[in-house]
Amino acid sequence: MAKPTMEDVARRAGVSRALVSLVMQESGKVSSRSRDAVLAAAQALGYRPNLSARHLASKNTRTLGAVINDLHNPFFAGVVDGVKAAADQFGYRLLLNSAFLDDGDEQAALESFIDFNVDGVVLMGARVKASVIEEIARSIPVAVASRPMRSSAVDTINNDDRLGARLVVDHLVALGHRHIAHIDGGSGAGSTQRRNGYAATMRRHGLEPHVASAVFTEASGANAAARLLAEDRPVTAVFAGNDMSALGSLDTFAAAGKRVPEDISLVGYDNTFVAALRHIGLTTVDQHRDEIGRMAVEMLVERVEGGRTEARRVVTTPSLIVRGTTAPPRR
Amino acid sequence: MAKPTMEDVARRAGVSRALVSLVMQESGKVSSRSRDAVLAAAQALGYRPNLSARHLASKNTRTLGAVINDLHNPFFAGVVDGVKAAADQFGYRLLLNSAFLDDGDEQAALESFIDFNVDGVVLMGARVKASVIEEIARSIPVAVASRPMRSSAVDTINNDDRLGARLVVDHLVALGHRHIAHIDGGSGAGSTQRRNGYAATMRRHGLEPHVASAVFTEASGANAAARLLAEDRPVTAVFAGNDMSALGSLDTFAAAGKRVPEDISLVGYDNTFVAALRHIGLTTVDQHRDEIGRMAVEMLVERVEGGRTEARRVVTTPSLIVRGTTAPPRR
DNA sequence: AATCGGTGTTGGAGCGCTCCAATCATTGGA
DNA sequence: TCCAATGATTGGAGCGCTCCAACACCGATT
Repeated sequence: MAKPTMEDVARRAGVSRALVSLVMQESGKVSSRSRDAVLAAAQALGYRPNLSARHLASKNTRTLGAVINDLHNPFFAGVVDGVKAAADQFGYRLLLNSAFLDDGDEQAALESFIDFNVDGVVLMGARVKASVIEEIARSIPVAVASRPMRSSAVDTINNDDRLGARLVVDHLVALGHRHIAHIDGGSGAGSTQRRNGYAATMRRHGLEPHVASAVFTEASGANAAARLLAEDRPVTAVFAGNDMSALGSLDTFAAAGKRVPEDISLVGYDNTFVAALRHIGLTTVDQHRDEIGRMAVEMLVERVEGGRTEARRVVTTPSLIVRGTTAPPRR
Repeated sequence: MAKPTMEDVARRAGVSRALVSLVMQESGKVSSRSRDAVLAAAQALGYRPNLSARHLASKNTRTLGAVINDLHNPFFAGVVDGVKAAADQFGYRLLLNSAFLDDGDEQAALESFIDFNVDGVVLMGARVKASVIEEIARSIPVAVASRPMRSSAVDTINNDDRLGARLVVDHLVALGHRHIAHIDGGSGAGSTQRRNGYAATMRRHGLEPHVASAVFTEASGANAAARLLAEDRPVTAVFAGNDMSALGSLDTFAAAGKRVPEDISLVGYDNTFVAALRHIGLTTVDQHRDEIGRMAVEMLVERVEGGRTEARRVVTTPSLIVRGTTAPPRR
């Protein structure tokens, strides 16, 4: 039994194919008599419109693509929740994809969405080069979440990462720390802003920045923490660029016999569910992930339906969540 | 600047549209001269084939859909890694989707994939009703991972959850526990098997099963643990149906002043990265998530390309990972 | 009775591609 | 030298849908 087409439905309902099309689009200008007949026929045949055909024939697809930078980072799941909710609300279908091993995946995912003719894409924490994103944005609306960009072609929605970093450093300094190291996120989303915010605030306090590089994963965080411990330079507190690398650091410290926060204070970023676990109790920075996802979609819809063309740049305010991994340094 | 079509490329390269099509499909029967000309023209115009058109015209799409049951559960990220790797290897494009608030989302995601004409879908930990899956399987190959099914129309790849549960109970009994409660996963994937395996093993040891229900999330696990504590019935060990609910329980126990494992032992299931954190050190059951994802895709490809029609049922063997949350009961 | 707007409905063109049968070009063997 | 065989290329039909201009029908208006 081959899949029924619109033609089959039309024949069974005794109407034209064009009418069936109107019914499927929920057009108002169809008599309720024929609409019922069409729906009954469709139901009886198990008819479902073929999206490829629909997308080919019409200009827009009412579909949005979303690219997740790292499926393993629980932070993004929260952003996706917001994206999904907003997409539902505006009546858009949602397609997801993720970057996996390398950055090429991210670009491939992006291009794949274009080839599918989606109406817009939201990028979450993209690592891919800005030029690639701008190129894509030339042919389709793009909203970039959690990755600051200075492009006039792309909408962005970001947490104020500089401020977040400042809150962290101020908190640690207030506790009495002077030897505060930072584990950054390499080319990861927001990494630069957090690192800059960290460095600027350190200098404002008359302290020397001390950075170990990583890539926002647990493993790289563990690694960077080990390097910090191996150095001569004293460290009484570590500000990890995100929760995942903070968790990696936590493991390294424990393995090295360093107690947190007695021997060393630790702060993360993102306030993922793991940070909130009582056994972890990680001091961290909260961003409104749900809100970020939601706004990204709103901006896309503004472009698609409202025809906006100038870029919007939204910044949300982070807040410090103090838990048990920070304390005054031992004297 | 409208998007260039195949026609445009053909004209510029001085060949027919059909030839361009052949080049795009990487057909062998094209002279290298014309292939170069076509590729150069495509490059110059920035041509990208329109997938909607391609999918409409051809029978298969070389695209697989994957539905993730819970984006917040890190277990699935691991399964997706395997799915992605296998899809790449076999030359299939991958589209993701997730269930969000309710089960309706899951079904919607599934139907959406069908409407996109994907060649097959893999379901990861689906909660949706079996009848829905079977209905879908009538029109398209479906592989169900981490959710046992007795259907002859669907391929399944599962961890032996009964065995996993047995390993857990045997371990706890060997430690000396007799009051072992189970927090189940409701209608979640594998929940029934784990619960049954738990109950059967308990009885084999002459012990009475003791089940509190939850739904495989942190919050519901916390809740179930609280109910267990509130009951009169003694509990010296808890086997949570997955790591997420184990983490929730861990929090509840800590909040109630119960030390783990001194006052109460705790075991999870899935061996997510959180369980492995030194500060958590959760005893849990490992499944080969990567392998599960990979096999699911392999089974799909067997159907799509090999024309297999009878169902395959693969079972992987779980192993117990003993960490710090289990110890002999206090006497 | 003739005309006018609606409202519903319809055929047909066309979206960008694939696939098939037919055609053209080239080569090797008798 | 001619013919068959092989290889490269092409036009055309058609995938299932949307969208538009045209049309049929009806009660309301003059």
